[in-house]
Amino acid sequence: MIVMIQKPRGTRDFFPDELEARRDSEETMRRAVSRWGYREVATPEFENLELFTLRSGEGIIEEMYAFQDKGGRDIALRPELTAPVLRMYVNEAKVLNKPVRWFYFGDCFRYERPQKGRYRQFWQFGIELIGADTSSADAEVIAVGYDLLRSAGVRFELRVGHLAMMKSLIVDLEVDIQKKVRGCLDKRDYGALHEVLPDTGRADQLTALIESKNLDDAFAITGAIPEEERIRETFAILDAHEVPYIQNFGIARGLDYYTGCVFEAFAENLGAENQIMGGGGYRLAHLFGGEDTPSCGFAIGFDRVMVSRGEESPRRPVTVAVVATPEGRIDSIRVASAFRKAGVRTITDLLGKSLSAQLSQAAKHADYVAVIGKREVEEGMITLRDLSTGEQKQLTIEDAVAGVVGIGVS
RNA sequence: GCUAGGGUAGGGUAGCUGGUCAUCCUAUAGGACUGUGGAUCCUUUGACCCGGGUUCGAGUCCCGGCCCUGGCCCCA
Repeated sequence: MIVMIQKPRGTRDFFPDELEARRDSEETMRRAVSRWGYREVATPEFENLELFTLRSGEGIIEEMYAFQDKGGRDIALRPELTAPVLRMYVNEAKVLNKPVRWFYFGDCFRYERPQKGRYRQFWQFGIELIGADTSSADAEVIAVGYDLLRSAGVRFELRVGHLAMMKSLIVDLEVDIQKKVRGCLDKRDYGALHEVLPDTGRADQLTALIESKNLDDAFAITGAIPEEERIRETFAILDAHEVPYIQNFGIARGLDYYTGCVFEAFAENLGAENQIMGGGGYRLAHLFGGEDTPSCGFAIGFDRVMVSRGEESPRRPVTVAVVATPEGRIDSIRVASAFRKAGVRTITDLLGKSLSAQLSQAAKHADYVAVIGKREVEEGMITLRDLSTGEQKQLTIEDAVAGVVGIGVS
């Protein structure tokens, strides 16, 4: 027996029902960011490997689809889209009027162990706001993220923080200790924190900072820091945007290039992989040969959005099945064309089935049936049956089309 | 990379204390009902993930692999 070829690990096929639901969500999200003036860009599916190692270090090669092409170039399927978009900006868009508001939607590839909400090919939807280094910019990006997730129908919790708060308490420590401390705080693992940080007083200070519920409490712990005004403004503008969020100065994000505000969103009904959005302010452009340009952005895990939304049967567009007896076959082509010209999804029998068999098929796929048989041909009419009510009428083609379109619109 | 559970027709399942043509639902294809039909009836198609081992005999037990679903790690 021949072994059937299977799809590669961590990839998925999408049937029409699921794909239509995904397209619905995509369009909803595109419309949401458009309302904020963000415009879509697209970059290659693969890039020079160096683009990603410059950003994230050599270690990530292990988690990428990296290979040499036939010309011996080191290539990687893109594992994320922030670096490609910033590369695009540096290559071709430095002279654009600032700020630049871009969004992207595309598939990415990571060689990781698949689990719920984590695949080897997955889709990210994100925005990058380039060239605006203000509290208004930070707040706008967060507000767009909130708007986007909410319009997509996700239930989630938004957490907002700023790296300067934690940094001010650990800046004098050795770099690798800092990294461990940030890891502990990100996970709120205070037990591990005390192991990493023998200085109990400082560990308690950090714990209090993470647990603080308002800015006054937080600044009471850190004391005056240069970023205080920026942080207070950002939170105030967020309030003005009416974005509900939870203050969390423990958010560390994985990477060092984040510079200021950081935020994450967690979906309520996902499993271990429940982070649905992550982002913050960063500086990347200079790594790719551009000027040091402050940017802020986020990425949303689109597949997790779909999981979080759960089962929603997408509404099928109104569908007409044209069925015909042999005498009506030729006329039925003209009838089908008339419906299609009016924008109605119309299907016809291709297999030469009997009338009753055609009607059985129609009942599975359509909302209306247009019958064209000997009688209809002779009278120049068609019989239109509404499958939801069982009612049917003898109509001219024009009236039948108008009836379906009219009902379809309402 | 670590770990738990699991893979039986296209989908969903029974069998799993080794032993008749592997169960049922659905789906598919064909037919009956020959212009109001989504029904019903008859028939058809179609599966034990792959490889090895134990055994007279393996869907069933053992080992390895592949894949799936969770949980760690990681998460750009």
